[in-house]
Amino acid sequence: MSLGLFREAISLFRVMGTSYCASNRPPQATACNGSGMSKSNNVYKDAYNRCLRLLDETRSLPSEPELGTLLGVSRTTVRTILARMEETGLIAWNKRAKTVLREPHPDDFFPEEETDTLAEIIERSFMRRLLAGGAEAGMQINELELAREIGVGTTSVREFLIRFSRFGLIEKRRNSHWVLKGFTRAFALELTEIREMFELRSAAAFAALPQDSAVWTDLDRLEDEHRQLASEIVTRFNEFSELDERFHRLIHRASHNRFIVDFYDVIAMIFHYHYQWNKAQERERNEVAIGEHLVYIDALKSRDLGKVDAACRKHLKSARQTLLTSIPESRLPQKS
Amino acid sequence: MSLGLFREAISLFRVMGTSYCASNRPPQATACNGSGMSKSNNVYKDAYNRCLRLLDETRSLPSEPELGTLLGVSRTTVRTILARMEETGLIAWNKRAKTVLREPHPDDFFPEEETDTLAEIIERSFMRRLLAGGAEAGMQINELELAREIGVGTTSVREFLIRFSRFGLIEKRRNSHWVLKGFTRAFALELTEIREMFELRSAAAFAALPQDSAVWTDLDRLEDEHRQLASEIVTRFNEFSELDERFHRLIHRASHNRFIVDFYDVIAMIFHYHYQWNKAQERERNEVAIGEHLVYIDALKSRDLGKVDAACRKHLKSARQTLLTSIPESRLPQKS
DNA sequence: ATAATGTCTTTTATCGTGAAAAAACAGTTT
DNA sequence: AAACTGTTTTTTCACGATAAAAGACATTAT
Repeated sequence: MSLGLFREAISLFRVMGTSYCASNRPPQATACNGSGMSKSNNVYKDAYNRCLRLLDETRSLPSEPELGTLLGVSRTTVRTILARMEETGLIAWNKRAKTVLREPHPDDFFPEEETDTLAEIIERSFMRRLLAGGAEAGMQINELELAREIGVGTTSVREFLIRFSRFGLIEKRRNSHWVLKGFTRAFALELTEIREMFELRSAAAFAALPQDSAVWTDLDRLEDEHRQLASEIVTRFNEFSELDERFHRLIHRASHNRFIVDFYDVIAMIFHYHYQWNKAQERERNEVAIGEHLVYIDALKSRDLGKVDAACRKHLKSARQTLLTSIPESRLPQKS
Repeated sequence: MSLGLFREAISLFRVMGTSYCASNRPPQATACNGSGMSKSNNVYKDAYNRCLRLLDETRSLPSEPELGTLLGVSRTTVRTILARMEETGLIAWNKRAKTVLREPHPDDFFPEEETDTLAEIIERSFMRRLLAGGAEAGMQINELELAREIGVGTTSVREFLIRFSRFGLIEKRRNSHWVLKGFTRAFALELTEIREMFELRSAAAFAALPQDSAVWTDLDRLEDEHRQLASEIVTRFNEFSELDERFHRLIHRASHNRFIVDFYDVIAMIFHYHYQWNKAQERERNEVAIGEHLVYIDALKSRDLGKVDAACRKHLKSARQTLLTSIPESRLPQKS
């Protein structure tokens, strides 16, 4: 058994004790240029793009504070956006008057990749490596190397790892490195155990909500969306993951417990990357899930706790199964 | 109703919309000197102090690596410690020979406050302010101000807040400040709801553990400690909080679920500060709790799931009650 | 041959700094 | 007066730099 297969191991994770540096790769700056850049203006760029889409609909833009709340940014950023729109001849701007001069052209938009948060960039890089295989449990994570590889500062990587640690996939050794705990079967089982506990309780709370609660109309709307999607499943099957998250979050919110609601972040994150990773029988899986959701919704509307419990259990069981089958217990060293 | 009472509000938290800066206080550097200090050597100082205590027991110190594992630090730090011990005439150091020359004197020790982690310093400062009253839900938390007040860099404060956010007491507004959610009755209820769910499950798992599992001897040891403490409760009642944590952690560990085990950090943190804050009837409360623990332990040893469930429920209910009574629902503006 | 010590390199923890973005303040317009 | 625009101040975000601490390598002693 040669050591060749270990050489393929990605450089960021390091086998306990021994260290492998895949340093034949040049130090590439993926996200940022090499200069002493302090902070990217992605907030502005993203808001600018979204503002462009607004331009199609109206002949003139609203007031600055209104635009701010609409785009979710401060007035300072709004003014930067307006300034540029004036510059590029998209609008005429004089105090309150912001009249649209022309329709936005595709290359008025900032490129998609420049609108991402640093945190998103780091998360994607990190998860790609985590799921790309070769990331065995017990490996060390090196902040400095990770930062260099992604092309960002160490502080951002540190903060990311701290935030990420609540997902239970990594752990910090005091005054030392982080340790990868691995995306293992054990992890999936522990995750789903909590999920089932929390969702059963939330679903029961949901069913007990008074008839005039706003959740029932939300539920009706979601039911419609499910039926819509079911009828067009052949072409739109990949839209399920987003609907799935909205549905389960609605249920969890009925618990009125911040720990339960927050825990859905862990689930959502795992399933998000799981959906990206495991495309096998995606359509069939989603079709089944939609069916289960509809039964589940029906049970909720009946307000019959027994039916709710059964429908919830059934769906969660198959969700767990889906997750489990996509995780090989131990990534055996594949012969090449 | 004058605004006087608001002026007493601590400067770090800011009422939504309006801002109050208690800036008559000089910018005090509590933790660090003002100079461009990068990193304190608290790891070394703490390990040095612990090493001093070792000196009492032996005539000569073990090898460097051994000392390292014993103190939980690297050999680099061990050598720094030895170097100083030689300098101050505590030991004679020549290669492997590290003979103790004299007993450590009280002022050989570094002052306690210099051995704390930055994270601990920040947490204490933050919690003191949080519990000191005047910290209403909805207030803003200012990283910069917090950092200046404690006398540390903003990075450390940011990292602390990120770590702290998992306790559910604060929340981040994107691209903006943190918001205090408050140590309210609602918080306590949500926390205890999860705690009860997790502990009931863990306790059941515990009782189902095979007879030869190591936990049973751990449990016996804890039972002894409980009886010891019960018999000397008049003088040692304040030692209960530490025992309480060890006991509950042992039970939670039986769940073999990282999310359950990790959640105990939230509980431990809250109870830690709660114990410091609410000293009313401390002895009586602890006495009752010890009694409940003993019943609980007995139930576990009986391996009778019904008894375990009942004992666990009973204890958790009174723990919740204790926590709740120490939280006034709404801190009404007190007339002065 | 194993396990220690002595030396050198790498990584982590923390700070100050500067640009982006938010927020506060001041002056205008309806 | 209320809501907007113009201007200034603060705060957040992210970086590079530096001391502490960890870790790796080379050498020496049992």
